[in-house]
Amino acid sequence: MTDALVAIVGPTGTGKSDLGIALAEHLISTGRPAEIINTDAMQFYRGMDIGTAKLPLEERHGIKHHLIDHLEITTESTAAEYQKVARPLIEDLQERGITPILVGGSMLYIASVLNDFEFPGTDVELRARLEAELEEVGPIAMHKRLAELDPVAASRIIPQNGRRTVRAIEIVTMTGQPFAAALPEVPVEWQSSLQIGINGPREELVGRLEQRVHKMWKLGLVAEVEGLLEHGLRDAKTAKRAIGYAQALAQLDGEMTEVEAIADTVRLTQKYARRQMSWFRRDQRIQWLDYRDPALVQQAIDLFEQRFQK
RNA sequence: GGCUCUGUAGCUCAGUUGGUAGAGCGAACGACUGAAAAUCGUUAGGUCACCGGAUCGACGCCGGUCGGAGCCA
Repeated sequence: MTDALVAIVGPTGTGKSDLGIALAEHLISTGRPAEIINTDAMQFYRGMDIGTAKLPLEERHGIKHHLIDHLEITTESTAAEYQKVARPLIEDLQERGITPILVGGSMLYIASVLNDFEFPGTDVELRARLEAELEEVGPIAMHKRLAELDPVAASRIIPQNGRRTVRAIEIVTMTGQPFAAALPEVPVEWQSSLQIGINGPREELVGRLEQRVHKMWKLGLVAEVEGLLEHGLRDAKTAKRAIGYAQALAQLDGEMTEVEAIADTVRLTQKYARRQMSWFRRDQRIQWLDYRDPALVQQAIDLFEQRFQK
């Protein structure tokens, strides 16, 4: 039995996976079993390897990884489903004395597990209808609808954001209850945890990410995407939108040249890293480390020891 | 050498008949409760290549200078 729980977070391309392995290895070598739980929404998918920078088996050093390669690309992944699977898994590991290390950068997925998130359910038909309406009348009109149903929720959602407006209408019509539509000032914890964030200076990260995208193309991302076509990538709702995958697909279809596809992927990756930071910065519990620091691993270990000393 | 086009925000470009400038992307910041590698918001950037002229007033007209592109020789 252990109550330790670690999450390694931060923007893409900063070495979260490697740090996860290093920390797990250290814990194991000192007699404390540890396993990794993936929190990267795209690494759930079987067959999406190069573009998601999935750690190859041999680089996992025998550390057990959960919730990686467990979905077909045609399956839609959602934070709510993830929460349902991840929480029991975490509790099960802890009961067996194994420290779970969450590794990945999907903000909402991490929060949905670590924080007190309650997803009010969904209604597939209603949702489909609302989304179709959004297409037709646009976000502003939808927002007016929401304002009639739930003025408070509407006041917290910017009218231009059709996506959030639709979900709010769905919840309000389904439950008959008002929808908060805002995150609490201070997150309520589901379980106490140590969150280690890795980041570096933006100017440097931007170049690093560009290199990484070029490398993905060299490693054969386009061929990987081509192979995924027969597994139904085109019908995949979430998987086909993955950064790099959408662009490689466009390249295969002749809608983009390779140069354009790469440039677009670089841009989106850098933008994604920015969005991740704007989410993570808000969480005061995260202890930040610099990926350039040679003592990175030791610092992470120290943080763990301070927090979960026996 | 001649002809034509061209030089506006970090980048790509819009700017009707002259009244001191806009967009997209990028940048900085932010929101985020069942697609989150998603969906959106805010803000900051411009001696309109340079010099001179006509005009009450020029990015816009005239002349010249310096760059760029193309065509002809």
